Amino acid sequence: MAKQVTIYEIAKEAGVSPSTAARILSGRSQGRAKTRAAVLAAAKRLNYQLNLAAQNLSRGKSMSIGVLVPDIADPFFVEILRGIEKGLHDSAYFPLIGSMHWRLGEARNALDLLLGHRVGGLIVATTHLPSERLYRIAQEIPLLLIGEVVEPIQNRCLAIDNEEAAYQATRYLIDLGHRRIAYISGPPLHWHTAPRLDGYRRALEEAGLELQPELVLAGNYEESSGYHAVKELVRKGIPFSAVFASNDAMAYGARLALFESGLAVPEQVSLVGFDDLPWSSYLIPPLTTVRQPGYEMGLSAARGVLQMLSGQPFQPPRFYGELVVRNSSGQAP
Amino acid sequence: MAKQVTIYEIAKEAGVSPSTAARILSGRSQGRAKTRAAVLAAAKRLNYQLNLAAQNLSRGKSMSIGVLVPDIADPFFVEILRGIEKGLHDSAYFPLIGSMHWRLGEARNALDLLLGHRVGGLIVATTHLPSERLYRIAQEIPLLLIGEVVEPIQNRCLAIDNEEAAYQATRYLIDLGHRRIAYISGPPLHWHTAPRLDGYRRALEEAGLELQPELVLAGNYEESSGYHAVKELVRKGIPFSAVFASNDAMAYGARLALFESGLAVPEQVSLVGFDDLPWSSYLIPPLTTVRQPGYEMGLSAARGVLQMLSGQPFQPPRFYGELVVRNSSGQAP
DNA sequence: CTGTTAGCGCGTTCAT
DNA sequence: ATGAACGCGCTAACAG
Repeated sequence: MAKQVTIYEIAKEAGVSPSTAARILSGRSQGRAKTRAAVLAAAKRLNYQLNLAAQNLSRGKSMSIGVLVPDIADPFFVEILRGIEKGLHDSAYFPLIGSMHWRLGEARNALDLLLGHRVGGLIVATTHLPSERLYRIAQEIPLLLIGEVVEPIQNRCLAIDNEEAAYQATRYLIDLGHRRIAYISGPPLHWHTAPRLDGYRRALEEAGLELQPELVLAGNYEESSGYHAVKELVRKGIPFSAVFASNDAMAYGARLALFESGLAVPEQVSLVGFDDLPWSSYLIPPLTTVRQPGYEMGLSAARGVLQMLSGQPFQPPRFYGELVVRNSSGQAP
Repeated sequence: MAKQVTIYEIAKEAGVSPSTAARILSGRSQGRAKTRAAVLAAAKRLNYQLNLAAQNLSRGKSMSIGVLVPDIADPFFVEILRGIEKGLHDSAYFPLIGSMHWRLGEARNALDLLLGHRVGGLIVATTHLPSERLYRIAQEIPLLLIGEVVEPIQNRCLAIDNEEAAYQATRYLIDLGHRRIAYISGPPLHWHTAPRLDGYRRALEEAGLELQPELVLAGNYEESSGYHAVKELVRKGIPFSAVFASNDAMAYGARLALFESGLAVPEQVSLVGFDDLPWSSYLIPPLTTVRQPGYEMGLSAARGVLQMLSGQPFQPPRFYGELVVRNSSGQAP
């Protein structure tokens, strides 16, 4: 790496003092037309490149908002990221994305990395972190949580009620006449696996239906698990007229399994997912699913952090899971 | 933001000198067991948090690799990011992701941001940047390009031959007996729109078929454009027995349009995509497509940058688009 | 509007 | 193994 070009060199080159050069380059001051031109010219000539480390150190902060996601490849988080990106777009802040996948040697995890960068604010998307740690951070900088509701900072959380959303979806199927509704659950570790299953259970109980253990299938939120779950069901000859997958990815897998088993959707089996990924409306047939407003939550979180940064209070709006009825579901046969 | 806890405070707290504290905290020296314990304890007690800006400034570099993508929401780039993340996983470096969507006020774009952070290396994924700028950067730090081949730095590019891949896919359809193959192209601005169309054309010409302008549909790489393209085709009554969409997203849209038009896949119409997104194998029926090794390219790029960083030379391997035949394609009716 | 002087927090010589 | 002093490049007080 070639030696750095600092404001000192460009100051000398332009015949001004370092601070003048610095002020003009950082846009902190216009300067006299002549001075300004000289500085800018010198910067261009010497190919000057701002050193953000120095700027951040000097300022005691950085113009970035940390974003923590468990998995950068998960479509749902991609939606959130899109929203955040949009929300930050016109601000001076930019997102610093941390993924839980980064190990970085020992214990220095992604969170420490973001904090080490002295991010101006933090948006944490559904990732089991010690709640008191989050609480402590929230005292220091604007912190917003997406997806999960954590006790000590409830008023800093943007989330939908997963139990309620799953309840609505199940209720919808029941109202359609379905009595044997298979449920593909998420991995035990995911925090919303339980609430969604609870919602399913509540809807059944409310309708006077008994929860059939044989209809509750273990999934892991990946396509293949939805596929195998349905395959198993069919292989064992367990009857069912509907499948409620607790996320869209598994619904895709389930759809394929149904197809391969010669089961028509929705004529023979109704299929409902959860998330409403961008591709779900292009499934064959288009998937009925619970829409999670990931984009909106990301957008709101970004704006919220910005707002808090400007000293104003921010009260997260309520978000709701919305059942989007498309063509993969219909009357029970 | 509360006042920062610096190594000075923890040094005082531990009864040692600042430099000793710094050395132990950065793992640069073990220290005597007692000293070490005292420092670590003090750090924990005071809730010490490393200031990366200071560290980076002092070191004159940062332990990060800049990654530049045009769109963080595009599934193909997500694959690349996954590969990069994996490749960097066991190193001391972490990815600093820049998206072209960030404006950050004026001209300071994402590239300047990354450079301003003094990234150790740079991975640029398909984004039209002035080639001489890239060339200049490549002289300073390890730089690798994914997706595109740029003249002055050909030996720093990881890409597949789009023309050849599109040729193979078209050729495959022709060999299946298809004569009227609709082609859904990408947006004119995307750099691989032209080569893919060229490949389609070459395959036709080689087979003695004439390119029918009415079969070449304008798309924009989004699902909806594939949908509308096929809808139009059907509406106008233009005959075709196969659809080659120049990316998978448009193939999804095309699939839905075919479904709605009552055209069976692959019995009446064969469908082929390009990219092999994760969901493509779960399309109904599973999509025949050209697999682009995004993950592998990302992985290779990350390792390559790391290798260059360690002073070793790196010669990018060759990558190939691979036709993955699944069930959406078959003999011409 | 401009120049001067001090740091920001950490790494890195040198000593000891 | 430890301590003291200086410097990284920039911003932020002051002066003028």
